[in-house]
Amino acid sequence: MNFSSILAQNLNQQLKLPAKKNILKEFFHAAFSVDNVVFGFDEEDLKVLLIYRGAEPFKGNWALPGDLVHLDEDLDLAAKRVLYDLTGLDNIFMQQFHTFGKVKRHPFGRVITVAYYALIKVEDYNINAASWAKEARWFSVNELPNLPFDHKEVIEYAKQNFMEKARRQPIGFELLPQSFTLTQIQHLYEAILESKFDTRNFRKKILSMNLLIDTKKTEKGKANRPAALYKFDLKKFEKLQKSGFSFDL
Amino acid sequence: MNFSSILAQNLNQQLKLPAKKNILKEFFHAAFSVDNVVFGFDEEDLKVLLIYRGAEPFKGNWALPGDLVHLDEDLDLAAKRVLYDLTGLDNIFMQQFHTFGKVKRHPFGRVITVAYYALIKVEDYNINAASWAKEARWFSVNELPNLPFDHKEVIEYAKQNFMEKARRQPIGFELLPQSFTLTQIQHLYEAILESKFDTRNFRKKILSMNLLIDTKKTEKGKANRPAALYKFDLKKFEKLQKSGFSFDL
DNA sequence: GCAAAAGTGTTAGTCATACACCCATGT
DNA sequence: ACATGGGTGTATGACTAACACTTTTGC
Repeated sequence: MNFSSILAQNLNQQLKLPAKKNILKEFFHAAFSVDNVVFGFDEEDLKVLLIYRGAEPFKGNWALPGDLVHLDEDLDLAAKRVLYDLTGLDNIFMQQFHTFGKVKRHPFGRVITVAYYALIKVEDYNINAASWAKEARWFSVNELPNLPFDHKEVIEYAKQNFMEKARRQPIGFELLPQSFTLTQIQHLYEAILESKFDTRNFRKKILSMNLLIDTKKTEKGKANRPAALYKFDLKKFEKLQKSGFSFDL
Repeated sequence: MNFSSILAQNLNQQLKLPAKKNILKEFFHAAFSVDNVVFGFDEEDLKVLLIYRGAEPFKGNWALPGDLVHLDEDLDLAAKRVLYDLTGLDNIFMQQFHTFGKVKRHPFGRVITVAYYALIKVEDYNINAASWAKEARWFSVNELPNLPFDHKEVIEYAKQNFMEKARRQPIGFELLPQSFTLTQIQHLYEAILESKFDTRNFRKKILSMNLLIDTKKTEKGKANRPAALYKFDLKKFEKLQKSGFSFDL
């Protein structure tokens, strides 16, 4: 006996009204999916991870890594599971940000999709397309291919949401390698917030958070003065977060 | 022929894979609902509107006004429709804030719920419980009855979300009557943000937004100095919002 | 005239902004 | 030696936070 028939039985046991059949017929024929917007950064541009679809609908299109959610699967876990199935990315924290629910957004029937985003350090993970994803690749957020469903809107929404968070919390560090230069952070924030900052003021502000640890190491191999490498003090940040904490760029 | 069978037929036409039956069986047996957290304010306390359920499940309990969404109904419109059906509140702007999707949150089967909140001026609307809602009443957010489903969590989440927005945008004015005193705003913000403000500094800040219009009228009938009445300059606020705008309490 | 809430200014400290040059390295 | 990006300090104005008394009304 599968899960949906257990559910139906459950419903029959509980509902002693004549309405019971109607409720089953009228409402319990929808599905829902999760879609994941994974952001990365590569010194230049903010990137989004897309997969090449090897299954209907929209087979042969680049799209967000997303899929239908099983009936016996918690929503938040489904987001992680789907991302892992399609890209091999494991144990990524996914932040839910919006649910898209237009009637005709999915050609197979009524499917609403719950959208999540994540930030990853590109160098830390190997991406391996699997399951029905034929390929997975980073695309610059500003140079996206045509996307199926409402995925363009989803990415736009994710970007907006991420910008707002990043402006108030030093959240962008999750996109940088373990150790990084101040110039890298500045470029990252300039990419996220789509603006330019004064170098001196930016450095003062970033350092005044007291959340960066000087690794005492320097970058090598460049034809210029080597930059100091810092790392992010995650533990301190988590402590501060609990006690309420603010930060504005 | 009803909507779900049209969908199923549609699916059969498009999917020429042997997987088609599995997809229908495996996934298209969920439902989804909307739940609305309507905030109000009454000089003292932040309030939430609850209905008394006259239908299963959880018949005889106070709960958020929420219901299942029809298969042929846009999500955002469903939120408005459900609120109207249950409480008579018409044409209220509902802001989506989170989707709750634990497997066992609904006793009838797999139902995820998309939660919305709204802010209303209590004096401007008549609330009339209708449909399967037997009654509708304001409850102080800090004195809620026991709630079914995950509605306690939903309200907590809404409150948090609303607090964050209110801290950065003069959004709370939507809870006050058309004209109001500075003291009322202060009490409102103190209720929302659960803190106390210095009267002089608060007034300076609120007035420095230049979004209040002095009506040149005063409160009457109180045994103390009458307070000046202001109204909110919505048009100016909307203009400012477009050009990016910030405000912090 | 008294109770009750409305209303009002100043000061000190902190923070944001604007701005231009020298430094360390590789080639 | 030169090209390249890294790194630094100061002055000005704006904003924040702390604080106590007078005003106006109803009774």
